[in-house]
Amino acid sequence: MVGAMPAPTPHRRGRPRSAAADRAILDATRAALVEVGWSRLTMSHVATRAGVAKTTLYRRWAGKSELVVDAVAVLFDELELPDRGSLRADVESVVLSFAALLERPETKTSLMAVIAESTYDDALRARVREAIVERQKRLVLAGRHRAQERGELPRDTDDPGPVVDLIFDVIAGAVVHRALVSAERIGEEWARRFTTLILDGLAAASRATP
Amino acid sequence: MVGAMPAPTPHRRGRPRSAAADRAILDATRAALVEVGWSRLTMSHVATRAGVAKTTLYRRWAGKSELVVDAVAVLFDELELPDRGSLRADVESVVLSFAALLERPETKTSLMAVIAESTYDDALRARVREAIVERQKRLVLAGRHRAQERGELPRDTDDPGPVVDLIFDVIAGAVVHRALVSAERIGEEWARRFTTLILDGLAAASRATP
Amino acid sequence: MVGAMPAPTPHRRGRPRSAAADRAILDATRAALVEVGWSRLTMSHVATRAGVAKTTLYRRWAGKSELVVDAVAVLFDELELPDRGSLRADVESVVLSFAALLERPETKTSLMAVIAESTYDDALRARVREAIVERQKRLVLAGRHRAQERGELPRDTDDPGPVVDLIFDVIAGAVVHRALVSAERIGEEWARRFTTLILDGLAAASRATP
Amino acid sequence: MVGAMPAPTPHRRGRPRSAAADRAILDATRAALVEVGWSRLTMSHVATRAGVAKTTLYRRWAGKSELVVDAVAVLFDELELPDRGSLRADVESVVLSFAALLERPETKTSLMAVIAESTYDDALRARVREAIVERQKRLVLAGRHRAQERGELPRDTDDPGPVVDLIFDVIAGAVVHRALVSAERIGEEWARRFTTLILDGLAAASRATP
DNA sequence: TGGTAAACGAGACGGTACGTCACGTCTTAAA
DNA sequence: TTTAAGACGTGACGTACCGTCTCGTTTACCA
Repeated sequence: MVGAMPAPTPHRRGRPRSAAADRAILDATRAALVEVGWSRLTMSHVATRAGVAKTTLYRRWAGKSELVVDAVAVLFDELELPDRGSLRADVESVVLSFAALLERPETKTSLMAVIAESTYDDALRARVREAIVERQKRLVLAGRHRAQERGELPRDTDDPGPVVDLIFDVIAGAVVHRALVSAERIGEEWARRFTTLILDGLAAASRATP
Repeated sequence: MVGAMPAPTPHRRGRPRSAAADRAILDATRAALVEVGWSRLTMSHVATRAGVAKTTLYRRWAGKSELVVDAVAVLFDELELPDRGSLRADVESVVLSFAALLERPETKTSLMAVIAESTYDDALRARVREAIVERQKRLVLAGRHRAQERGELPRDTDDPGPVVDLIFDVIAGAVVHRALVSAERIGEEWARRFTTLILDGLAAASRATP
Repeated sequence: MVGAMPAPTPHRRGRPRSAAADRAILDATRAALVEVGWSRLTMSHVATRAGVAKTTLYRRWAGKSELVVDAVAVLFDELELPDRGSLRADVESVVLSFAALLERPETKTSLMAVIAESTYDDALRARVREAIVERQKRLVLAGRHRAQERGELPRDTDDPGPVVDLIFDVIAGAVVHRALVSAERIGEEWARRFTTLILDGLAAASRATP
Repeated sequence: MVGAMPAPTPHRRGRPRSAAADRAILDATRAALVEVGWSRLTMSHVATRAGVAKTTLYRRWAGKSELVVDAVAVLFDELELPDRGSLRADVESVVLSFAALLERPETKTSLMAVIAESTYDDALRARVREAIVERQKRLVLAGRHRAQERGELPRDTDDPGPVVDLIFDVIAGAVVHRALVSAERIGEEWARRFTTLILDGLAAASRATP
């Protein structure tokens, strides 16, 4: 962290950009998502609500998708993996907190939307991956590392990348699908049964390659 | 059973709706999705391409989302579960054909979009569930039944509903997430490792509750 | 008049046109003009109100303008010139009854409209002249003839056509302009002053060319 | 009287409206009226022709009627009453120039149309009166004043308002009726006979009330 | 008296224009 | 140079009528 100042204020001349405006805009974006949802959200709406001119929005973000990605990314960063004492408890915990996040109106309405947009927009896909998707793999990595410390999982013998990616897609995919596609509540019962399924699968894999 | 004809041409008065128009519209919708993607797709565009008036579209569908749901639903109905001889082979097969479907431009660009819309539109959500989501559970049911016939899975002792739902969310979720969110190819290698994971999980569950 | 039967039922074969439908359509047109005015009047509206299909309208009239001309023409035919005993009284009477006709909502809203349409549509102009304008000259002719009988006006020495046309344009024009352009009520006071003006003008002309 | 400046650039904030756009729109409206007439004139057509967006039209005018009123009003303002030396010559002159105006395609096709619309639209009626009708009374007033200066007419003894209104309706009405309803040319012969009629009528009135 | 031909109601059809909305850019004056 | 304000060109929206067409049905006449 030493000396890692991200941008030493390049600021050449003229009036500097308002940091307060940035905050107001992102707050307004989340509030508007809650109220009207993704498809009825407009840039003008956000600007008015933030007390800011449309020009100010477009000076910072290329469009609605980019703005919303940034606005909801911070919510995903709030996900944590407190130590519950066992791998099973850790997984159940992260499943439930991820589900809770997806049930918030801001994320429910916008996550699928920006992913949909990103299928035809490479720059946006990169932004979504960097700001939202890729960062959540840290949770899988942390859980795995903690389980290895406890002896619940064997140490890595070869590259853990593929396994981490697989587990990530399975957990995130199942939770997203249940919450947004099947549109059913994710309760403790479901989390327990889901966790059992994948931990049993992982355990079998460990035995198979001792 | 006489007289149980499903729809004995209710057609009472006036000029009947053109079935050719229906077909032309759905074809044009899929073609337009391939060419311009969901977000640049417009009703006018579809109407022109189908050689049909805009009013004819709106007489049949309430909007772009509803139209696209119907247009892509038939693609999902083409998914099948041919008997590959074992549960493992059946699962790998359905994973790969589902992945292939999601990589088609028509579906890639629109599936997430209509699901996103459906989070704020109850009627649309119902339509998506009925036309797309719920119908694919038949694949899970068929695979399960066939495996039970082969003796690979125990006969149901209690209500199989929750298990089927879980397996469905896990398989569909993982494939969708890998294909559309992580945006990585789903090859035979991934399908094999994924299948191993969940079959091992299921096997362990079977042993636990004999 | 002998043998001048206009159309001895040409009717070759098939179902004859319904005379009741004609009446219902014209009644519905006038009623709709009263309620919604010319510009909001639609053919569908008239058809529905008359309990008739749109095809039945278009089989008889080419469009809204033609229909409305026929619908209001009969109102103009109701104008009469009862003998009030003097030319002055006759003129005042016709001015007031013409004004009353123009203040009815059916005519107020549609007369100017069909005339406006007719400026770019020769067939319509001919129809308007035949069905509405030209027929009202009979009032001028009748008043003039009666005044000559009474000795209030000299007998014609040369072609009365130009004078009749002039008087017709002056009377009809002034009343229409006051009623529809200036949009002011035409009361007895105005009728008296207007009548004085043109009768004095006519009287002077008579003296000048004895 | 200080500070009574009529409009001290109220312009407070934001980009000001383009005066060039206003001019282009009104010019395009008149040109389109000449080419396609009132009923085929569309807002899109005008916008395209003026090189302007439809929204820009609607930001300034509520609809086609309002736009056309403003577009043709300036043509009426071009009417003048040059001093021809006598009341008779002045009246003949204004009759002929008014007739010439009504024979221009822009006015012929649209004047009746906007008056027709105005019979069911109070705001439009007010606009027509203010922008077109009422302003032309200045011609009657000017002619009357000039005739009084010459001694051709007696000075006003009582309120001239009713007389001016009457003369205005008679002159404007007769010319409009001849030009647009009877649809006949207004030549010098007609103008002379018409002028004789009303001047004789006025002269008789003057003698009657010395 | 049974055929047949036109008129009928209903309503879907291909069009055209509507008036609105949101986009992303631009032009102002003020900070 | 950034800001708030708001006008601008663009283009899609969903609606309303237009006038035509295709149905199945009704009503007269004529053979």
